[in-house]
Formats: sequence, structure tokens, C-alpha cells
Amino acid sequence: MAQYSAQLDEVFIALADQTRRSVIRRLGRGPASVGDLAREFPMALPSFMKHVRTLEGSGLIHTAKSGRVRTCTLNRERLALLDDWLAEQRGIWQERTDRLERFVTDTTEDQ
Amino acid sequence: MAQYSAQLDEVFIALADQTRRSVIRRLGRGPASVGDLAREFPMALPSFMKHVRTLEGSGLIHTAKSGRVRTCTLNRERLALLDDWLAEQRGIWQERTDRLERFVTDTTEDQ
DNA sequence: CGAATACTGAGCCATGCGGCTAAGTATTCG
DNA sequence: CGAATACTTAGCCGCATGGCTCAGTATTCG
Repeated sequence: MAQYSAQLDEVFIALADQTRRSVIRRLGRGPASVGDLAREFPMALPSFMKHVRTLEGSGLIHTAKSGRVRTCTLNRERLALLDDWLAEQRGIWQERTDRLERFVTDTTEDQ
Repeated sequence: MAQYSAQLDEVFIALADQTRRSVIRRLGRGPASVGDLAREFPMALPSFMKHVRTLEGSGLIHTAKSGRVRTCTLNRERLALLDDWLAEQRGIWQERTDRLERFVTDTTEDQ
């Protein structure tokens, strides 16, 4: 569970940057090399590589080197962590709503 | 759209911290004062207040001061930004899957 | 009124992040 | 083989973040 939280940290941190979100969006249309991806952003390659490493570290993408080219692929399953977290939150709210409704019903019945 | 992206930044940044996610979870069960919330975390009040301000800045929570007590309330609608973003991603993947399927179908027909 | 409570503001500090350049390595092409 | 390509490594820089303390303000309670 602490591990789950650390993974969530990494995913949220990875997505808390416009550049990295753009990479995710781009990779949604299919794999691409680091060079191809980098060309779309106004920064030097080493700077861009840091973003790639951050994304890879979070598990949101996978990369593999073949020859001198590193290809990046989206790991769609990883975003399920966000779904899970959102579902957890909604579960908590629902419990509260249920409790409130029970409370209202009960107190109404008592009058 | 650039504004939408800036808002996403703030939401993701706000959620990229264990403490702040815990606050969100806690507020899911109902409003609470800054002091009550802070008591659950091993840090000084001014440090905790920074987290509260970050959350408020992102729009995820709302706070209001009454007397000497500041009460924090969850703003559930704000998490819809995450749903929207996730839906956007899935839309992109779906397009790609559709294209791939069309490609496979077309090339199969040609043989 | 005076003391306790609940923040609030100012400012310090260490660390990390996102950018850069310069130089190095490993493949591939002619 | 030599040049071009595609990263990769190392290291610097400025700023933001997340923690702290200490002192201040505004309410509330006895």
C-alpha cells in the first residue's frame, strides 16, 4: 500500500508537466523514437531525455534501444492507477452520501 | 486550451504528493478545520498550511475562515479534469486501434 | 482584561527539477 | 575507414518545493 502510494506519486509527478503529457498524447498514436519526439519540443536533447526517463521511471512508457535509436512505447495499463485512485475517492464520497441519507431518513422518521 | 493545460498542471502537481492526497481522502468524508487536518501529519502547522494553499490554488478544495478557524471543503467537481484528460487519452488510443483495424481489414481483403 | 487557541507571515535552509552546454560513445552510411 | 547520426554522460545554473523556526495577529474563553 505504501508502495502503491509511491507509484502513484511517480505517475502524478510524471503527468504534472505539460511536456510529458504531450509525449503521452503523442505516443497514444503509436511508438516513436526519442529523436522524433524531441523534434516537437523547444529544448535540447539531453533536457528532453530527462523527461523520457521520468516517464519511463513512472511506468507510463517503455523504451528500448535498437541500434542507435531508442524507441518509446506507451504503457496504457499504467493509467489504470489513476482510475483506481479516482474510484477510491468516489467510494469514500459515496459512503458519506449514504451515511448522510441514512441520517436524514432516520431523523425524519423520528419526527 | 492553454488555460486548460495550466489547470491540469496545478491539479496533477497538487496530487503528486502523498500528504496532499491524504488530505483529499480525508476531506472526502466531510469538511474539516486546518488544525484537525494538520494533527494527522508529522509536520509543523506552517508547513502544512502550504499544502492547504497548494490544494486550494488547484481548485481541489475550498477554504473559508470563520472566527479563528479555517474550514476546508472538498471540491469534487475539480477531479472531473482528470476524467476529461483520461477520456481524451483513450479517445486517441481508440482512433489508433480503429485505424489499425481498418488497415488489417483492407490489406486482408486485397489478398 | 488576560491567557489560550488557531492560524498567519517572514524568512531560512537543503534538495530537486528543468533547462543548458560540452564532450563522449555507439551505429550506420558512403 | 571516416563522417554523420542518435543518443548519453557529466556537470553547471537558477528557481521552486517542502520542511523548519520564530514572531505576529485575531478570536475566544474564564
